[in-house]
Amino acid sequence: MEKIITRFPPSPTGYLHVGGARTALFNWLYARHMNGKFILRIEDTDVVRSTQNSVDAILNSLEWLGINWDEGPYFQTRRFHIYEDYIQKLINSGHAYYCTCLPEELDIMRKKAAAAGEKPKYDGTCRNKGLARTDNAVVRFKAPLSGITIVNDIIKGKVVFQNNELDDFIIQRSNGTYTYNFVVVVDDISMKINTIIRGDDHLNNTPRQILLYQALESEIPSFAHVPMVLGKDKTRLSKRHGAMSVTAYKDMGYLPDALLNYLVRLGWSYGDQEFFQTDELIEKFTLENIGRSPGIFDQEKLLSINAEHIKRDPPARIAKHLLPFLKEQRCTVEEDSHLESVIRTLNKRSKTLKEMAEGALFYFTETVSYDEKAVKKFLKPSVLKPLKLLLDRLQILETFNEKNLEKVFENLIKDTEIKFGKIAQPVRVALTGKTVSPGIFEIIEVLGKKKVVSRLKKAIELIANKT
RNA sequence: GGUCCCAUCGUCUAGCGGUUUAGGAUACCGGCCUCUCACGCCGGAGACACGGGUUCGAAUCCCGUUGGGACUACCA
Repeated sequence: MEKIITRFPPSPTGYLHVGGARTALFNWLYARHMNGKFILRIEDTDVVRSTQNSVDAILNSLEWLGINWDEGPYFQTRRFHIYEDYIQKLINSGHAYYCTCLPEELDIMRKKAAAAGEKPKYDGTCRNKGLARTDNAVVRFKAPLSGITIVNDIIKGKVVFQNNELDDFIIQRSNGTYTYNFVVVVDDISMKINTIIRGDDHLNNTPRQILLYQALESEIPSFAHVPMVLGKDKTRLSKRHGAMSVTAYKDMGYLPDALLNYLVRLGWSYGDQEFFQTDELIEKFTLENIGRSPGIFDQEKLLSINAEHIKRDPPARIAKHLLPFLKEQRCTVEEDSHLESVIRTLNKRSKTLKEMAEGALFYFTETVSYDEKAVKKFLKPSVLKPLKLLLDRLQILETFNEKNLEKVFENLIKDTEIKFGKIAQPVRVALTGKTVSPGIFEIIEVLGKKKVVSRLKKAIELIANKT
């Protein structure tokens, strides 16, 4: 069987957004699943809107997501010599011609057609003039006037277009650059792309591209037009819908695997399964299971799948992604700070890494910052005695593990006749400064004897000074 | 306007003519668990857009209506 070759061709006119990321993901997964090749190509023929910043942002986002490419990135602006060859081929074979109609004339032409209730197509003024190349001429593709063009789409099925709906579209601009429909075909031909997976907003472009393939006597690739991702208002995704760039989710504390997991399930399914690790996706991803209707981007569901990944992924992997967020909180994490143990106490109560970093803060700070209300409510004189007793007993305890700690508290409760609930909260406030934290035994164990003892002492002092 | 695509709980979806009182996930509501917050567990409410066919039988096939989306550039 022929080796599958897919590609992702972003235009560098902004950051990589989640919709684009999904398209990249589908192409990447399919190539990996089929043991094929995945190519990255930057479509920067719109020199006005393309920027280097965007290129960098897109590359960084893909890397962060773990979507790696086998070839590229190719840049279309560096391939103009190839396009020129193909233009000449089309002109020589009579499939393209020079046109000297001005933009203003075209504008009037279109408005007139619209007013008359007709299609705003190019009227073919220069189609048969046999014009030679001149400075401000554009090159147009000579499209057939009748007949049909069929797109055999893997997802949509057979889609039939009447050729008379199409017009002689421009393939080379008057400034010498080339237009999308042309370069995309030339690139896909020359890069031997045989499977094109893209948003179904391109379905209407496909007959034009197929016509180009035919004029160039090239084999037509397989097309799979995936339904688009829409915003909450069911319109095309844009900034209006809030955070849409991949980096935004990175910064909010999402795991790349979680974003991938969410994105793939938006339009693709594998029975009732919701949770996937990325290597599992590669194994299970096929084009047949892509749905036909558009999906709405749902932040709530993404958040919950992120929480699921934080819960289930190995702490070591979480640690790698958590570190930047801890630094952001300005806390110094030493090599021996048992980060993985810290994570184990927080992974069930964090939906994002940012949340986790905030929750982990107390483990690392030198001095506990007390929440005023918490102190007022729980560090009262009445707990002074049990707190002191606890301190004494912890100081002589050899190993801090859950079993030993449980015993210490059991005895403490027996001896002081105080309820567990009555002592747990004061201890929590003493150790973390807050009323909310992981379980008491967990934090004592992970904090370690030294920190626990000093924090208990400090709390005891605080209460003593108040009275 | 024209062309094309799409239509199952609020959202993501399973379903590919009978096994369905339409399943799961998420969000929401109630309960249990409990040292706080979470997690977890149990339960509840919630959908086949509408109308015609085809068929012994339709969420599933066909047609129409309605609704939504995309495209219609010397953007990609």
